[in-house]
Amino acid sequence: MAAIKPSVPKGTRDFSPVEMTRRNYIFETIKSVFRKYGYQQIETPSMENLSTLTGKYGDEGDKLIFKILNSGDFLSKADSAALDARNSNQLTSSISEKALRYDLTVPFARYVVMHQNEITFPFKRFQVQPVWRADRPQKGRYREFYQCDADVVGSDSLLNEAEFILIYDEALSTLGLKDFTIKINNRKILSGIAEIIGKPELIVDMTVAIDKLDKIGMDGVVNELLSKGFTQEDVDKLEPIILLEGSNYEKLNKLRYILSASTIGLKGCEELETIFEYVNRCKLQRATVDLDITLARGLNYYTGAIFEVKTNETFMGSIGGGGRYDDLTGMFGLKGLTGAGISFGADRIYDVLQELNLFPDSVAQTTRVLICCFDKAGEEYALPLLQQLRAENINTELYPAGTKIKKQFDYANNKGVPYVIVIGSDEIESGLLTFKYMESGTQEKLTINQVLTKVK
RNA sequence: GUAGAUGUAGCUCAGUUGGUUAGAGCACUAGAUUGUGGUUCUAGGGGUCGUGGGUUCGAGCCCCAUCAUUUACCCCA
Repeated sequence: MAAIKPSVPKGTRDFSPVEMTRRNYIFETIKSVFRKYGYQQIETPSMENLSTLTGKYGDEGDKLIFKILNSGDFLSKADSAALDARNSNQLTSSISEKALRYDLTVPFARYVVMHQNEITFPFKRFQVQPVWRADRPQKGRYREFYQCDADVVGSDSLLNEAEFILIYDEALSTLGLKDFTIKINNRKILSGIAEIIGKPELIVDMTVAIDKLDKIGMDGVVNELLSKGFTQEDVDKLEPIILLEGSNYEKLNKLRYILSASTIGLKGCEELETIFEYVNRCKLQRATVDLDITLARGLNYYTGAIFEVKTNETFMGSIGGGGRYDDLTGMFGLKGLTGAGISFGADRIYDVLQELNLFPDSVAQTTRVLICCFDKAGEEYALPLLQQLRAENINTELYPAGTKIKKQFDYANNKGVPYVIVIGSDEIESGLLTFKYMESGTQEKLTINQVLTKVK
């Protein structure tokens, strides 16, 4: 068999020991903050029934779901009409009934409905697992990446939204970010704006367009709006709203004036004010909270607050987002249950910390003591010592005998092991171990008990 | 799906208007040093120049196709 060039599917990555150490540091930091705020961890399967996922992310989203081919003779059960017509979309449902999860929110909604009788509401859960998207990878975008989600269902209190801001602030500040912005908006305000303009049916096109303001500028937004069916008159009304400036409270007051004819718009303003009041009673560490009318986010299931987090220290897409969705479980037959949640994009946070050189050196977790010996006798003598060190919770390994001592030191060196014990015939005879400090190169003769006190 | 960029050693990359045997650093192996690494010195292994075709006396270099990677757009973490 010809050797194939080893590679991983595009948009996926291997994680080597150094990277894993750093990734775990990020995950542990975020998870411990989630726990601190009362969230409990769950996991769901990597694959869901395809029908659970389709239709939840819009047409574009559906295309990006990784489908899993049915096992066995899937073609014999395929829709022959679709097959003959080479119609992939129509064929899919007859040859694939499972798919990799696209996010953690929809599987969570499915979980809540299935386990509703065992859950005490409000239910606060967090989940840290990979998700898969079949889109073109590019900077900061992968086809397999981890999300760290915290959601609460069964509580319509805006305290939850306020706590999300605190969670973002605490987790990202702890990770060492010094300047980041939590953007907040409210779907009801967007609805109100669409209502004022008199084009409520075009709210999705409107939000998609104004969401791009910082990327394509006002001219680009105007062009897109005009091409989607808005008139110049609509644009004239919209432009001053989009360009609102001032503090969050100033923006809120102006919005209240603009939206005075829209009940839903005013409701959105009221919600935001309540959230700001909660947050103002708490002290934020490093976060800036910014009311941003242009923040829309693609997911159409949001009904209240919308969040997005961006670092200001480097150029990177958003490193987190979330919002409130009033009826996510309705699709699975459980009506009237409100939810809200946030997500951290761990892979992007990794890239940001890397770029800003914010990983602490101390996160290196490796072997502390390496025992080196020359032959079988040394190996046998070393085993009880090995057990003694490990009993003291010291990461210790014994290099298998039969390798040149030079190679064994190389190994310790490359792995960053700080201490080495050498055992040869002299050591076995005297009971005094050669204990070497790898960094300085110095060594001394010590008993095992002296070694234990040194490395503890 | 649309557009651009890039494919040369395990990795990062040089390679001049097209010219004879394609290089460097890192990594790896061995030796200097048979019980002492990280520094130093010496030697060595490693390449279908992504693939296929074309132009040419001659192609890593030019042309076409194809595949892969990557960046941006759509969309999104």
